[in-house]
Amino acid sequence: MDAFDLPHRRRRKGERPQELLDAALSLFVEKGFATTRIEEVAQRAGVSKGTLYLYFASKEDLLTAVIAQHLSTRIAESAAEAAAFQGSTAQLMRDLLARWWTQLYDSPASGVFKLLITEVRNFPAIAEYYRREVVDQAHALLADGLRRGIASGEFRPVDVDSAVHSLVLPLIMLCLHKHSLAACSPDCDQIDGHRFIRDHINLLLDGMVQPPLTHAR
Amino acid sequence: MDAFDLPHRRRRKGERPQELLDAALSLFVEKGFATTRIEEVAQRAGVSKGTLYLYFASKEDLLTAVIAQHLSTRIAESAAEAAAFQGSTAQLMRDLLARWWTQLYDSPASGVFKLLITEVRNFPAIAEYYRREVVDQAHALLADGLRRGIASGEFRPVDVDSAVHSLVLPLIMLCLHKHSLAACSPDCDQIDGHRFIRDHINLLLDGMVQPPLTHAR
Amino acid sequence: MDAFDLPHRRRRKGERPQELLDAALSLFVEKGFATTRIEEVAQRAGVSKGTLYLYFASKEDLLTAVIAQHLSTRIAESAAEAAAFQGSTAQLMRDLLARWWTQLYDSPASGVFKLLITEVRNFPAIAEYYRREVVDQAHALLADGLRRGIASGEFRPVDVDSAVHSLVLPLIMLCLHKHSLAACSPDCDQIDGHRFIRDHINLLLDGMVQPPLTHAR
Amino acid sequence: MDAFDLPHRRRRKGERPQELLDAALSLFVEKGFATTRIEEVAQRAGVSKGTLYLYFASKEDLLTAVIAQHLSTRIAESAAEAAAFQGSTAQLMRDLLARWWTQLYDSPASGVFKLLITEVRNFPAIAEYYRREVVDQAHALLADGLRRGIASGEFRPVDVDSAVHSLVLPLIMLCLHKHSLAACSPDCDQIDGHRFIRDHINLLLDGMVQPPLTHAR
DNA sequence: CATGAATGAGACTTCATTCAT
DNA sequence: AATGAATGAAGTCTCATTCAT
Repeated sequence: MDAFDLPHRRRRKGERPQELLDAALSLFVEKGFATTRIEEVAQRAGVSKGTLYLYFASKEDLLTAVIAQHLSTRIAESAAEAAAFQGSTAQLMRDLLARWWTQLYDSPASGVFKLLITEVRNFPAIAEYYRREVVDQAHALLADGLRRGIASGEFRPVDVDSAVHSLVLPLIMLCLHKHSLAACSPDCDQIDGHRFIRDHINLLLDGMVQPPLTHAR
Repeated sequence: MDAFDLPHRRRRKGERPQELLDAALSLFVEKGFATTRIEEVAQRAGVSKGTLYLYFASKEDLLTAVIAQHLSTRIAESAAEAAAFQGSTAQLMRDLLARWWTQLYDSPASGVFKLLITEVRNFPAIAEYYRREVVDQAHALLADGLRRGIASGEFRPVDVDSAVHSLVLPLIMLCLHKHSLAACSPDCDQIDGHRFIRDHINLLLDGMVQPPLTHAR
Repeated sequence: MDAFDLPHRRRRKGERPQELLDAALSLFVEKGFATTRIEEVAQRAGVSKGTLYLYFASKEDLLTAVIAQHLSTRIAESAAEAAAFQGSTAQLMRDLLARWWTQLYDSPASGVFKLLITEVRNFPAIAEYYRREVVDQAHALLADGLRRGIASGEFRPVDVDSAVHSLVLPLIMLCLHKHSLAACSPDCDQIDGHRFIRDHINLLLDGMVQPPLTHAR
Repeated sequence: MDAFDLPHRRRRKGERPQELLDAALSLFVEKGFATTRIEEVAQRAGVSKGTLYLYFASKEDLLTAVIAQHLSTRIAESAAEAAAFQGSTAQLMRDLLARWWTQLYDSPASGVFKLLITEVRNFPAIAEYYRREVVDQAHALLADGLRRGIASGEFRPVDVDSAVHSLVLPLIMLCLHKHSLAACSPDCDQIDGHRFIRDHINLLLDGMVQPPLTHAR
């Protein structure tokens, strides 16, 4: 019907918000929240300035929506993974972490970390939500895994909280890197994301497994 | 020599410029570059708006100077450490890394990472300088250490580049955390910086040392 | 005949236009013309924004129609009263004025004066119509009455034009008050409209009738 | 010194606010508050848009300041008049009212009534101030005068509150007229302000003095 | 007839920068 | 050297108006 995209005035109430959120995420991550003009967001979403205000009450509201969307999504996924996590062993953690972070790293959602780091102090409401719904939950999930591994003798005894951070912070940092330094000179990016995710998880977990019994002899 | 080909960094010998740089760093880290008003910087430094322009040609120039100052400083220190690094062993790496990052974490300079992450895409000149003078040098330094450890049999063979990232990225992330989420609700900060620096370095290095001969017995 | 050469006032026969005019009058009087949004008018009339444009070509057209309607109405009534006015005496003026202004004061039409005062300079077309069709006619009507009273010796000789203003301006001002200051804190309104209308007319006319006792000797 | 007004960047912190207030009053009265652009006010005051914001925090703040200034002024004058009012008789009221309203009518301050009528519902804070500081005080002043006149037998007994309104409302209305209908077609203005002020006051007061001849007998 | 999504001109406000003092 | 009044470009948000459905 509209094989030719002649109509300037399309009606697509349903899809608009998502298009705007996507445009906003990419621009906010790219240029920063304050530096991005509302009109740029609208333009990238293929609508006019005014249309954006049909769906979001203000620029700040748009930011909040962008973050909330991805945080909620991740939370949902996290919950799903949590279920699957039940049978956990070192190998299981390896697989799940690698898969989860690889997906995240490849998706635009990876930019949310940059947004969070950058804007959290200007919008404290976001901070609390993020901490409660994401940080704490994810931390608990991983800490449980490690504790189980230690209890079963698979892992050597380490400080669980610190180990969780050692495990996760570099992966977050990888996402930040992708949208900051790596984005500046894509030709000479020094980190291969996929490889690092795998190597890092292996390095950490291998480093924690007990010197295998074979050596004990 | 001159920080990323920017003219006149520190134009005057008095203390004014340094006070302005300090004020700028803290405010830029706190509120973001775009959101910080020139007048706020001047105010926090105890001078008037006009005075700032006596020392810095523009807001962007001020940002560049702030970053350049701390990067140069760190580089200088890094070089010094490099010299001492000569006799390196796992224990030496442990000590040097812990001391270096603890100092950095405790100083306002820790905020520069946030600035870098946030602004690097808007000011590509900074990116190149940072990569060349800081990232590459530091990476080389640590990679050399690891390689030496592996060569001597002290460390098991790992992917050196990835391991360097596993070692350093969480420490950078810790600095970012200090100036973002942790700064929002200081009362309930879940990461003890000093402890994590120690634990992390130990976890990583312990995880890389060869199954010690002690077990072989 | 056509209200100040504006096209299409009341374009449809249905009740929609009247509902829109009523909504517009109350909102324009309440919030001012510029501050009232077309959508509010539509909403109060129970239709959508687009529908309003089916009946009125523009916001300005709506304003003009609102004013024209009430001016025309009043004019028609004025004409009717004029006829009845024939047998005029002081008592007749008293009765007619009191009845006429009481009715007006009680109706939403009282707000038109506020609209007129407020908007007349922005829409000069209205000014001319108002002066010609309302001000001049009403003035002539009352001036005639007074002149007749003076001629018959019932009133003492006064400046007729000024007296007409002394008679009418406070009543207009009463209407303005109702829709401005009185509308702000309804609980402590210091003017009782009905009583003032009566008192004022009596004060004025009593003050103009010849000191009867002197004649009474 | 600046016989030639060459300097574009003049420094006149002292005079700016008053120039802006004057420009604002005339424009607000002329076009209405909502319809007046901040830039127009600045322009008429001979400065740029930004300068206005050096002295007034917002457009609304400017409006409030405009009204407050004239209300305060009037209050001060009212107080002064009040003192002189002490020896009051009908003749004294005549003189004082005529002088006071003539001055007001001739000055730009006469426009404040239009502003008040128009904007009071949008800015309720103004309403209370106006009622308390102006309406009530002025009413009390005049009511006292009338009561004294009635008590001394000079005036016939009338409803004092209504009489005050009969006395004052037309004078306010005259000011409104000056800035609404009369401003539209200055060539054919049907009210001579000065004459009406005099005639009106005389008509009212003459109408209230006791039929002198009855006493004369 | 009626709707309401879409538009974009226009208004308020901020703030980096200049410059007379 | 230092100040801070002044500027005006630029950004956010509003709302009258249009038009496809």
